[in-house]
Order: sequence, then structure tokens, then C-alpha cells
Amino acid sequence: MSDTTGARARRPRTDAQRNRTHILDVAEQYFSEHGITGSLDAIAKQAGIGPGTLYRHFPNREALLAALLKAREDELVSRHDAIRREVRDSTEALAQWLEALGRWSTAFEGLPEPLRMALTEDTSPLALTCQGYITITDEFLTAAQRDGGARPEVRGRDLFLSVLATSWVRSAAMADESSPLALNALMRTGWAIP
Amino acid sequence: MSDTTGARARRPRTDAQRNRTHILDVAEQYFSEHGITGSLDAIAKQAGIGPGTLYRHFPNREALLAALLKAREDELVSRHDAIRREVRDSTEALAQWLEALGRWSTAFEGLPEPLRMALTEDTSPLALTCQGYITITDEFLTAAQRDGGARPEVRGRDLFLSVLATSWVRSAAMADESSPLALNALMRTGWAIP
DNA sequence: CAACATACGGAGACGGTCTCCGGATTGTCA
DNA sequence: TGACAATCCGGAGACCGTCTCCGTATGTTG
Repeated sequence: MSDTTGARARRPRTDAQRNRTHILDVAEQYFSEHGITGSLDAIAKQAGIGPGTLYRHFPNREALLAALLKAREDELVSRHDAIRREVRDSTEALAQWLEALGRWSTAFEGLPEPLRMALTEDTSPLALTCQGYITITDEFLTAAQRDGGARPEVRGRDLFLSVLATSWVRSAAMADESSPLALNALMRTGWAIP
Repeated sequence: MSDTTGARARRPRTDAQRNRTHILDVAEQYFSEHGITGSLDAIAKQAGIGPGTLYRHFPNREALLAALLKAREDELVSRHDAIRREVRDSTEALAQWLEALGRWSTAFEGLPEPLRMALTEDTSPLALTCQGYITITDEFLTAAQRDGGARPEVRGRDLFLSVLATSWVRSAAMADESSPLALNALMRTGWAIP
């Protein structure tokens, strides 16, 4: 529905489109290096544009983040498909999905924070994404529960939050690198049935 | 060693002392209402003093926080004593200690964040406090492990981080109030041996 | 090539952190 | 008690980050 709609808007100007993708490129790198709390104006400057331009494309940090994560969404969705296709054991499938979620939520330093926020304020552009992933988690979870591999009292939302929480611990590189692993193990013994 | 040291500093002026405690009072209330990310200058204004005065007493937000938590330290220490005195079952003792830690780390909205930071940068005034509580956690934990109530591979540091992580989830009041409870339960099945 | 919609850019309002130092206040000692 | 020195106060303002507004520039369409 983007081609021949009745009163269709003309398509965005090419310079705008170019700027948009360029901002995303720069932001991707900048957030990777400085974490998501880095200065947005600095990103604009590094992209060679004015702050106004950046803020028109992405009205705030969350919007920019959402756009960046959109790119990684395909990655996660295809991982989701691969797991459904290749992993027979439903418990193992859940475990692998949670691991994929963990990688996703540590894409940038400090990412777990806005993700958690998005779960409370549904006005956030990240809220929809999170909700979708919770649903997927629930699917894997109920399958595992049906097969007796996961405790029945656990909910998908709780697992999603667990992943976020352990990713949050991992943030701000700890002196002790083993803690995130330990927490993951703790979580797993928490939801799994041996 | 505060009385008759050789070249002892004279004791602080009474107005300074008065200001200090007054700042703490105001900050306690302000952080309770607005979370720990509230404006420090606003606290100064509300206390009827200049920003400079606040920052001389507490050079940054962390220092102020540390001072506020110092007050609650007694509370936690006495809780620690009470548990050791009254709770016979070492596993139950550990559980109760973790619960006390959880309450401590949710004293103010947003508190878990600086606490986690303090664990990585040992220059923080909060670092010592955290370290102490990790040690205590380790004591309770090894006792529980000796009695076969806790998994041997778990470490005190991991449990402390777990508590912080669940408190972090609780922050920013979720629409779903049951999640923190669920996470706590998950954690417990994670470290406990039935 | 108009003329119109759209987008750009940067000046600057705003709010927060934190510093600096002239002036006020307190403690001390003769 | 009356200086004097040590100490502390207060607020102006430097600095940084977020975000807005609008005159100007650039694309797009007929």
C-alpha cells in the first residue's frame, strides 16, 4: 500500500533519505563505542549535519534506538525461524531463543535500561518490539512447559525480564567477567526442570 | 582516635554540621519522591542553601547517596544480627538476608544503577558498602551450602548481583506488579536445592 | 523554469552539573 | 571582650547536553 494510494504523499526527498541512513550508520558506530548515553549532538556533528536535522528524523534517543534495532530485528527473526526449524527439543529451543535475546539486548552498552522503560510506558517506539519478543518467548515457553522442560508457574514476560536483567548486569564491563554467565546459569536452573 | 590526636583538625563548624544534616534530610525526602536522578540544585534550593554549599559537603550524587545509605546501614546490620540470632535454618537465613538486601536496594527509585556501577569502579564511595554486603552474603551462602541448602557453584557476588538485578526490574513501577516477585522466585529456585 | 513542498542548519532557549571566590560566620586566644 | 584566622556560605556563571524554531537552501512537480 505504498504505490497507488488515492491521495498519496510524494515520496521523501532523496537527500532526506540519504541523511537518514547516514545518521543511522554514524549512530550505530557511535553507540557501539560510547554506549547509548553518548551525546546526540555529537552524532549529528560527526555525521556532518545540524542537530535539527537529526532531531527531525529521530525526535529523541529512543526513536533513534528503535530505528537501529529495527535493522537487527531481521537477524533475530531469522534466528527465531532457524531455531523452530532445527531444534527439536523444546527446552533447548527456549534456551537458545533466550540466548539470542540476550545477545540482542546487549547490542549496545546501556541498552537494557530503555528496553525496560519501554515495558512500562507504551508510548515508546520500543514498546511494540519488546511486546513482540515477549510473545515469541511465550510461544517457546509454553512448548517447553507442555513437554515438561520448564516450570509451569513461569511466564514469558518474566523470562524476558530475566534476560534484560542479566544483560543489565553485563553492561558496564564488570571486572569479573564470569558474573553474567553465572547469572544466566542461575536463571536457567530457575526456570528449567532437570 | 578522634580525641587527642597529635595535630588534630578542629571539629567542623556548627553551621556546617547543621547544613550537612539538613541537606541529608531534604535529599532523603527528595530522592524518595523524585528518584535519585532528581536535580541536585533543586535539593539545594529546597534546603535553602546555595549549590556550592551542597557540592562542598557532597562532591557528587554518589557521595550524597552514600551518606544517605549510611543511615540505613545500621538498619541492615541489625537485621543481619537478628537473622543470625533467630533463624536456625541456614537456607532460610540466606533467603531472609537476600530479602533484606532487596529492600535496601530499593530504598530509592533508580538506586540499583549506581550500586552496580560501584561494583566496577572501586573509586566510588558506594564500592566499600557493596563489598561489605557481598562478604556477608558469602557468609550466609557458604553456611547454606555446607548444610546442603544451596547449590555449590553459586557465589555470593552472583547472588548480590541477582538481588540488584531484580530490584532494577522493580524500579520504574511496572504495570505488572507481580514480575519482581516472579523474578525473586525464579532466582530462589536458581540457587536453592529443594 | 517557475512555484511549491520539503528538508537543512545553526543559533539559542532551557535545564542540569559543578566551580570559583568575595564576603560572611564561627571559633580561638590574648 | 575584641581582634584574627580558619572555615564556610552563596550565587554568578562556565560548561555540556537536549531539543526547538525559523530563515534559507534544495529537491520535485507541472
